[in-house]
Amino acid sequence: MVEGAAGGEPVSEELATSMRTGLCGRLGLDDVGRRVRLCGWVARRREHGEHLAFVDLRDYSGVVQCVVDRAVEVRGEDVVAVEGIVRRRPEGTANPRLATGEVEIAECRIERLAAAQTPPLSPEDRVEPDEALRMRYRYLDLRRPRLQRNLRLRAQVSSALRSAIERHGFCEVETPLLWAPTPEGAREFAVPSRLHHGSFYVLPQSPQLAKQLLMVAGFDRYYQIARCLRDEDPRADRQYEFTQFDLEASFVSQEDVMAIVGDVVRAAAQAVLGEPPGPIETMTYDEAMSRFGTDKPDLRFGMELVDLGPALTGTGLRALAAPQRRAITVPGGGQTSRSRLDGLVDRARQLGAPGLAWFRVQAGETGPILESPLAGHLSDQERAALLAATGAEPGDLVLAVAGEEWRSVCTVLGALRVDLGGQEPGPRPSRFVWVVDFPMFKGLDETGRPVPAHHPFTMPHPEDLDRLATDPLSVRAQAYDLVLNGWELGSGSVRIHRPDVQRSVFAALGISEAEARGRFGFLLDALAYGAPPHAGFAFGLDRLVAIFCGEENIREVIAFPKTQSGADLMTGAPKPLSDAALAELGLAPPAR
RNA sequence: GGACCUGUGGUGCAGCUUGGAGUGCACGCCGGCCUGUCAAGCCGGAGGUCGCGGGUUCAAAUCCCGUCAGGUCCGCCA
Repeated sequence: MVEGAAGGEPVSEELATSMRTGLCGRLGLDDVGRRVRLCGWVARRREHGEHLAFVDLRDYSGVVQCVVDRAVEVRGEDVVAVEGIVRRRPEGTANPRLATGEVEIAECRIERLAAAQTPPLSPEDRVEPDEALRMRYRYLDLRRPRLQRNLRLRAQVSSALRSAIERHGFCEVETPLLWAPTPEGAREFAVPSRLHHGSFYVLPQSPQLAKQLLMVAGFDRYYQIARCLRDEDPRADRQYEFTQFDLEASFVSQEDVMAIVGDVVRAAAQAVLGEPPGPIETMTYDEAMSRFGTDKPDLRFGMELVDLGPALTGTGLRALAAPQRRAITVPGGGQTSRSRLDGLVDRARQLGAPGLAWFRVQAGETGPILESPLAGHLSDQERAALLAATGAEPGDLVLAVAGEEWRSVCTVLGALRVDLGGQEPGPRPSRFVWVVDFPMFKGLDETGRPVPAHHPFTMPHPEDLDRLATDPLSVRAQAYDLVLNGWELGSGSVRIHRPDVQRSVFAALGISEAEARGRFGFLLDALAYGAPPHAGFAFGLDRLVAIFCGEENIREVIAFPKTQSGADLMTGAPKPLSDAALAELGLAPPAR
């Protein structure tokens, strides 16, 4: 018996049913002499002369070899039932690379339960099929060990998370998928109403407001493994629909939530990786930006940003004369080719930088030499100061960016750091980090209104509350992100639980009383009936599992993902609706 | 909305720079041989709209333009 994936009651290891006595991959010497009946797919067939053939039978647990007569007509991916005797393989024919390699099934009677066409991609292939083909035949792709492993590991993570969060007294509550439009932030998927032509539900970008209402309702601690939907262009780490592990608690501080989330995430890591990661460190948003050029720092490698301001004060080099100038050092990058450097300059421009200065550091007779078209515009003192500030050694590459704005200069270098970093060999253990003290607002829009960095229900830092109207950009939010290896796993915040504070935040955002009522009236009403102080968090399950699986794309941990253009290559979605179906929804047929 | 990469028998690739007969490799498939293989082996065979459309040229998988699909990224993702 083994522990069930749910960590609860043990389940039978054999999964015996009326059709089979057990699983292929579990057979061993202990079973020798048993008469077994097995079901599965034909993984491979090897023929040897007039009568002998071997058929490898596969189910999810593994493969076992069956000895059959050549006349048996089964081929790859047929579904068969095999009845026979488990026997030890003849001397010298055991296969140590196979878990069941000591035994084989003899005296086989094979029944074909379903014939298979030759598949366009096979789990037995040794090459990685084209992505489009994989998605079109996803049910075949899912037969492959990689995706079997990923999805089963995902189930283990979910299960471990549920167990851990329930130990903290959290109660699972489901919230609606058909929600009301609350325009703000991510674009929403709309669902037309059949009974109310011209009106729409939207699919929730997150259960944010619903879970706050559950706090008002007195549930105290809520969680949900919630599907979220955002109509924004997919990426390697984003799909239209994705899964959040979502939680909210009453009468808690930011630190309480961080402790709980840290505990459940570590429990999940323990469950699938065998050992919990080290303690999760904490860093402020300002520190993350200035050291790593991002609010989601990858701490698995160095290459931190350094400030070149003092080193180059009053420089005559125009490319680095702007108020903000920072640099990273790429260890061993001194041999980077000119074309590769041109590519980095293009990348910096694409990221919004006016340019990128590079310096290949070479060993000279009297010390390191900076090799760069720009080096001649620096004085001896400036060259020495640049080397001292970056700590660059001969053989390294220094990349520097200058600009008006601290944040954008850092962001460009942060992206280059990730592009170039972490290529040193050797193991790189995962590094969780909390990023705290986010600014309440990202900046100002064209009309001078502050742009919220989080959703508008985030509680400002109490010390900064009185600057909301006068100096909004200096206001910190009680918001916190959890970051793993450079991926933003999730974010959370202390919520506003008082209507007067909520009104002043809306006012700072330039949202009028009437507009706020129109969009969030139900929330304002609820806050008026006694809302407990509450705070919460949500993190992307797809991303967490992808990292645990060593995958770089969340499609690899989603059973039926969509392409970057939002298509489902298997079902053909999205598809047109008939004119009749459109009419029933009160929608006009598209112009043809 | 934009940038870049990819598209060649069922599958994965090479061929494209420098135009010259659908040429090649591996897997799979079909047939034959083979009684201990396990990525079986050996022999033979079938299988092609070089994504699609247009252009240049005596001649296009190859060069040019457009377009479609997949991917990576920018914008976007409160």
